[in-house]
Amino acid sequence: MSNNNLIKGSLQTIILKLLEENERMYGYEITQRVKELTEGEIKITEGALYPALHKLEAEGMLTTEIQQVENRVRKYYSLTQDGQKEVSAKMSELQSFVGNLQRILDPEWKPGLV
Amino acid sequence: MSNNNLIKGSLQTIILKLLEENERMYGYEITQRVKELTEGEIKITEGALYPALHKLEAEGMLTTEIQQVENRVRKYYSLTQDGQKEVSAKMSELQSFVGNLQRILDPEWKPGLV
DNA sequence: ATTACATACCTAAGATTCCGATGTATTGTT
DNA sequence: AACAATACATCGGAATCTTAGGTATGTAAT
Repeated sequence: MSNNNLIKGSLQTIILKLLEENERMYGYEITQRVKELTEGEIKITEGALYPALHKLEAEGMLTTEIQQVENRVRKYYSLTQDGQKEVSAKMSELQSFVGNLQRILDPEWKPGLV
Repeated sequence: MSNNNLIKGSLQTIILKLLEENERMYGYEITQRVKELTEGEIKITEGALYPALHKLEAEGMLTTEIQQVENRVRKYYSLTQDGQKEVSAKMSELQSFVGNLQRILDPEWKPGLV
């Protein structure tokens, strides 16, 4: 669902961060939230999302609980303790990377500006 | 040379932008410049750089000229006209992506802040 | 009635992109 | 003599995403 090939590597961080803020979310909800927040500019494809969720679960970052909602099955994901630690790690990794990117691409750039 | 798996997708932009600022650079020089600018935090691996350069050349974004410097062969790359257009395109793509990322990851964020 | 869209899950093949290892060759340092 | 730095390159493998498909329910439009 995304025209952008830049998400690579940051999808996990996005998932973890959204779950930090929302306690529990299901897959489809995540795709919609991202679409909302970016006004349709970033669309998480299902082919990327579900494997990523399964991987994070296998790594012990997430737990799931399945719930029936109006004849529809929903699989809710939430952070484990390890997952909560991982959010901070992944976030500072990403912020530092974005900072470095600015230093490369924008010689005028100083921390404090976009 | 990189501990970061987040470069994915932005390496081309980095190459193009550096060449916009420097007119002509050779491969090794690019790795060193990036290392300098990020204080060693981002290291472009040769296994990533050279294929990327060759691809950009094949796509007509870059031209090369080989030069002998103190018994060492250097392959200088510079932007073609298409390459110059591509820099702007790739840059605004990346900036917009970073903006969207901030909107997802930092609900407090407003354009104008990191 | 059928099509289409939204909700909700999933997988599999293929492409892309990067990393790590390895190779060649020269020069300078220890 | 061995190692680090400069400078190019390729190849196998890993990781990650896209495209396309599949299943299933409910609702709105034609």
